[in-house]
Amino acid sequence: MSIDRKVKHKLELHKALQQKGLRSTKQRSCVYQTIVSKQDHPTADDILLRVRKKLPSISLATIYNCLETLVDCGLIKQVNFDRSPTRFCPNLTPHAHFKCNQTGQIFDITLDKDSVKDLKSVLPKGFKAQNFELSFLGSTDQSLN
Amino acid sequence: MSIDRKVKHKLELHKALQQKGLRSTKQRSCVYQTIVSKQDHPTADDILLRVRKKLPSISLATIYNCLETLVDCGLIKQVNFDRSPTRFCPNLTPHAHFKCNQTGQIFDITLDKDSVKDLKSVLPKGFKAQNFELSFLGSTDQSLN
DNA sequence: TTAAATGCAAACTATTTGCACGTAA
DNA sequence: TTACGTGCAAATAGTTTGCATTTAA
Repeated sequence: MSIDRKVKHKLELHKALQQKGLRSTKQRSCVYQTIVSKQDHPTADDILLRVRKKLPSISLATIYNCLETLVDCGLIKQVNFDRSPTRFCPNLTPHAHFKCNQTGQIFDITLDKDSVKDLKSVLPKGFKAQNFELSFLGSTDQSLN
Repeated sequence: MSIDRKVKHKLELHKALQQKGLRSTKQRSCVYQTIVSKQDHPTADDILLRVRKKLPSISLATIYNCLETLVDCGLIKQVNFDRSPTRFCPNLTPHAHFKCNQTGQIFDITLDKDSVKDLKSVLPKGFKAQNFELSFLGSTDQSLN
């Protein structure tokens, strides 16, 4: 990732934390950088391994704390497939997820405004959705992997 | 529930088990009856409590075993919201779920064929979905509760 | 300076597993 | 009769919590 994207993320994080009255720590910063720098969908354990390359003594509890903070700040989102470990996602635009049952890989599926409207239109009168999650399980062409 | 619906479910279960070479047991039967007789979305613990009224000595492990069997037989489905306890659902038609963040209640949202087609149409070329899950979190009108 | 964050270990929750006993076929 | 299913207890996986220590502001 380019230096200026890194700086941009650092500023974004700092601003978001400040707005909530929370402190900037190297742990929070590193966890956030780790997630935005690779647009896959790592678990807490994945993130622990990656962050330890820079901060060897960070603990799993801190990873969980940082992740919770980042979610609360609206900087990342959680993704769940059944009860498998929670995954984390820096993509804040409306999107669905597709899990390939051959490789386990998770893909973001971009949703345009019309698709989102279509989705919400399945709700009968009386239901007001604040949030939705759409996920697919299936197989993908070789070329995508 | 009417007697003949009960008998119908009993036969359905027996047939499904037989097709897989599995045995009919009172535990499996009671777990299945419990789920189909009340169209809410109970957790394994909920089911344990309900089933124990008829079979006081059934164990939680057996509840889990029975549930797994019923899912494998395609008689019920699992529903997950984030990492909260898995819920079980006898509705086999294509539908979405809506969780009310005030009451915790879960509603089935029926999907017609066009909606399902719309849903799958968000997938780019190269993705073949075998399964999808659509869930909403939000609030509902008083009248629905 | 001091309240908030970290790191460690222990606790917790949902679920799974191993094994002796019971039971459907 | 016998392989499959059950019930119990112990194990496991992911996550959370309590608390002494460290650190950002």
